[in-house]
Amino acid sequence: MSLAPRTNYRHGDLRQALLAAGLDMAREGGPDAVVLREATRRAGVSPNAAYRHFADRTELVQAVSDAARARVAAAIEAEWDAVPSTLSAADAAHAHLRAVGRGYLGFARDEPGLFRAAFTVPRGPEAAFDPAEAGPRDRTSFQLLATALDELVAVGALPRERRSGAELSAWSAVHGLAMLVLEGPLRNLDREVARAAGARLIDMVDRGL
Amino acid sequence: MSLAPRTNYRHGDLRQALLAAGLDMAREGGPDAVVLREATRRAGVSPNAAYRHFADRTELVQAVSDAARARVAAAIEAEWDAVPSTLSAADAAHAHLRAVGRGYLGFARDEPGLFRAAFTVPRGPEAAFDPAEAGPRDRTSFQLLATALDELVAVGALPRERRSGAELSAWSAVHGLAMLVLEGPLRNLDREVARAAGARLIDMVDRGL
DNA sequence: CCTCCCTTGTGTACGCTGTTCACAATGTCA
DNA sequence: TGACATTGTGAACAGCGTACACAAGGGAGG
Repeated sequence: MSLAPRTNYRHGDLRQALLAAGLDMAREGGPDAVVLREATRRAGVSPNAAYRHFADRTELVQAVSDAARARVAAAIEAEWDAVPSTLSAADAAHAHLRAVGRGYLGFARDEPGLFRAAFTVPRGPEAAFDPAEAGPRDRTSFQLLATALDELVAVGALPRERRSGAELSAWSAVHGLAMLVLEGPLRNLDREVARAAGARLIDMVDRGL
Repeated sequence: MSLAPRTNYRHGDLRQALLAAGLDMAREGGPDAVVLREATRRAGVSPNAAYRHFADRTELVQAVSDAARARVAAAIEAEWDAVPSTLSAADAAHAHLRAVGRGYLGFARDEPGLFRAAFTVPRGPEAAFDPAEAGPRDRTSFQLLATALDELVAVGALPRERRSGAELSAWSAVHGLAMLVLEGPLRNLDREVARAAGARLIDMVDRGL
């Protein structure tokens, strides 16, 4: 007689299950909290099974990071879409820039773990256009920011000679605030204070770009 | 007869030795690379000896973080001191603000591992005034930034009503650039490009604050 | 249908980590 | 001198990432 016939040999979509478990762990604890063995445990599978779908722990973490960036893009798109379409082109351009900033900071506030997984995990710069991290309408958060800046140039609100490198400056500002409040020295800054700081910061960017 | 009489029972200053080893490890690999057992190994001591001086691994890492922030403050002071004393008060104020930014970004560029140890390790906000992280003249990098901003207000370059929260905006900007280039999506950005981006960013801050 | 082979799972094992516990050597103070 | 706190050692444990050999199941060619 065969004792204990195996039940679960084919899982169905283990890769997806591991990624989902990884996202859950990252949500509460950031990328360092993604532990491979725990992911397999949650998927009801032996530790080594993971190695059929990810070469490494780091590869799993990178997949989590990609998925997290896709969610950031989605959050930004949501803010973008909330901009009323009745605005003049000039007002719309400013509003879009601010929407990108708000979406970015809002995600950092609401999903700190995923935010850190999204932006503090080693991924090459080529990933800025990788569809794996794009939002619902296939646009990367970086692309959304670039679009807003192009609009600003088009309406004459941003001198063309300052356009180059503007992504980097704008992105740095909001990213810096997010990091300081999330895992930096300003950790646990009061939620409302952080919100006000975000608004003030976006003012600075809009004025100084 | 006593076999193998013990040689090293009193180390002298083990705490300092562990901290130095921790700083070395953080220098190449950031805070995650600080491993307690390795530190004891480098100090020529058994693993558990560390627990006589640090309750935890995290306590060791925090000590490393404090020391790293002290070095950041020193780097900023060096830039500050390089500002020529012949400038007008107004020019000096701007120059000091830019010196703080340059010192911060320069440290991030030259000592990426220590920079991450300095600013991505859980420490309460009260540490912003802790003498353990101050520079040679007992000033925290945060205090140096605040001084520069006060000068800007004094010479009328920064409207008084925008003074509050200005630290946070300015700090966010440079911190964000540093993080994006260090461990963020812009990792390994060309050194010269990063330098130019830093200059452009400081322009934005100076203009938009 | 049978056979071969590739894919995807399991089991065992290794070295590394942080950490706990009991114990030993040393320095200090009565 | 003797008691005591300090600072080191040694053995042990659980948890981690990972390598290796092996087994179950599915698909393709005969």
